[in-house]
Amino acid sequence: MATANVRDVAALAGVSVGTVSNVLNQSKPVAPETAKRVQAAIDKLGFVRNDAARQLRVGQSRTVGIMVLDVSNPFFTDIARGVEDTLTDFNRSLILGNTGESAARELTYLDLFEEQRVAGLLITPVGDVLARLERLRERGSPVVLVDRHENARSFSSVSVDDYRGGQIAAEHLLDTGRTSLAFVGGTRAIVQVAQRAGGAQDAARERDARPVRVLELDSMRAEAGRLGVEQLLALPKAQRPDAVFAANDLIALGALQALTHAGVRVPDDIALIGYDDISFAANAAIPISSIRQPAWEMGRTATELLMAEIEKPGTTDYRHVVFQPELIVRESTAGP
Amino acid sequence: MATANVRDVAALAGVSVGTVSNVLNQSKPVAPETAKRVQAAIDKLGFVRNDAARQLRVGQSRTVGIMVLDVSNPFFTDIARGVEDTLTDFNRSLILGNTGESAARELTYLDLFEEQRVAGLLITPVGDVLARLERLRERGSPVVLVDRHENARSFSSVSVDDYRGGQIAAEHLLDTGRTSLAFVGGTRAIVQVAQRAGGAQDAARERDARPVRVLELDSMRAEAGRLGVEQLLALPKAQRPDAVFAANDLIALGALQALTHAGVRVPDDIALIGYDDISFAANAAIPISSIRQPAWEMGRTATELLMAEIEKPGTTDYRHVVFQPELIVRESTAGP
DNA sequence: GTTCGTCGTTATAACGTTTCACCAGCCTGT
DNA sequence: ACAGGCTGGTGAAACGTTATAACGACGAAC
Repeated sequence: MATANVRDVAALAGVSVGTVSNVLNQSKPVAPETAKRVQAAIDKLGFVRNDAARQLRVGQSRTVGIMVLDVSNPFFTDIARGVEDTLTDFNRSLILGNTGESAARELTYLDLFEEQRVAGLLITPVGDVLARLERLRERGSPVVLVDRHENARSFSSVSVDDYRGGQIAAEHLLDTGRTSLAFVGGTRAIVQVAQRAGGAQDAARERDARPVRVLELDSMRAEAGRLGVEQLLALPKAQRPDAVFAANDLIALGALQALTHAGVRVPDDIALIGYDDISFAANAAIPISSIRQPAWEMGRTATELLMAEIEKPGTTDYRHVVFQPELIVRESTAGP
Repeated sequence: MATANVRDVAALAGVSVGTVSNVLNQSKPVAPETAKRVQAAIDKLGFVRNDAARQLRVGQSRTVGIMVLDVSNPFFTDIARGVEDTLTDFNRSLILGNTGESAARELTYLDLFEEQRVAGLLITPVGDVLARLERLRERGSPVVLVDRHENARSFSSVSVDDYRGGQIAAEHLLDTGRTSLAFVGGTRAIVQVAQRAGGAQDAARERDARPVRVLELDSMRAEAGRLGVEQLLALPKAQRPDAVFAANDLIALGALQALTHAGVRVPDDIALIGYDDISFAANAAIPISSIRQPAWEMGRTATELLMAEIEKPGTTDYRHVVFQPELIVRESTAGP
């Protein structure tokens, strides 16, 4: 049973295909009486528009692509949810690609998105793909960068002030009476990590506190937190910090585990703060303080920037929205 | 700058469009010499196939749809990763929809997928959509059910033996010396929950242990765990259980938090076991024992079943793969 | 020396929409 | 009465691909 097409609908309703299309897209006014007839025919035949044909004609898809670094990190899925929610407001849909931090996968997805002529693309680039993104834009798919703005003034972007986030975290720890801070995070090669660490270090310096000890690890996942804490606990007592600032919440969770395992009390012996404010931080055995990044709102704003470019192509007025991080205080940083 | 199409490529390479298509799809042999010329033209023009046109002609898309219940639950994203990984082996791509347990969203996505003529669909249905799925299949998009097999013998499916999972959990708790079990979970209306609870109850009965106290809550998230534990701790001491079996790991995490907050030691005073074995269970302050569901493998198998139907349409030989759950022992259920 | 196959290639017909230029009425104001 | 403007509708062209029937050239087989 070949599925019904507009022609069948038109025939049954006794109108032309053009009219059916007008009913479908409300592109031109159509008499309520005929509209009703057409609708009846559609229902009767179970007609469903063939999107490929539509797309071919129109030259562009109604779906937007998003490429995230790691779907198993709730921070990114929260962003994606913001995007998805916003997109449904615009009556468009989302196709999600997970790069898993792999430049190869990223290229594969770019190929796919280009073949699909996606209406637009949201991306946190991992490889060196700026040229590729320019091409995509030239061909009618605008691009907005998420959480990466360095050297990319030629694209709109949303990001968070990571330096400020680092400051806030360190200030909070110092405010609550801690004196010796450690930063546990992934490699400084990641801009975000470097910024957060830098903010914390400067804050400590400004308060004439002891310098922040920075532990660089090569992962942004829980094991990094475990490893980091083990290193800290191996230090001579005098050098042991009384507060740990984790580069993200996954690391903080790992840190909490290692501390608990070692019998170190949180927050009594050591305070702990994370970054991102994922739900698992709030739901940890000891609720973990965190620097909240407005993930959902970032997704929404990125989508709005993108839609603006989609609906008014050719603009070169690229906007860069920088969100401010927010301190969320929980039990893990209660005063000593 | 209109993007190049096959005609442009053909012109530049001095061949016909048919030949270009053959080069693109290797559908017919083409002389290596000409193939090289065509490839050169493609590269020079930066030609990228328009997938909409291809799809229109061929009648079917190269992408597969998946609808998951809750992207913020790692169990489902793990399944999705299994699907994605497998699909790239088949050189196809994935479009992911998040229903968030909402029947309305589910319908929206079904419309979308139908318009897109997706090659196939993986779904954990939330609403009553079996008829809709039949129609999708009739129109050329096979459907495989994930983690839902009840009353749906007319679709292939993958699922896990939840009853057995419940048994295993309860037996493990009893084996390690616990005598009074409580089950904390979402509503029994969810088949999985009812099965897991049933398995646990039967296991206790078989061992002549005290009957399992079942706490039904209306959520499958962390707050349910907190609430459940609060209810348990409010009981007179004699009735207080010495082991908690949570319907999933999110609930277990909430439970661990409530227990910690109340100063109840895990596992010394109360043992705790979850379900799904998400990474956050392993990374909790007290590593939480869990019943592992092979999420990635489920995704892979579901995809393979789907691909089989896609590549050989018209078969009515529906298969039902049932995975066995596996006990993962961690600190939270060490003997008292 | 004709016939038959095979290989590589070509031209052309779909696929199902949307858009666009046109048209038939019909009302309205002068 | 007639130009002009709405309103609701028509029909055909175009979007870029793949599939298919047909074809020329060249050997092999008889």
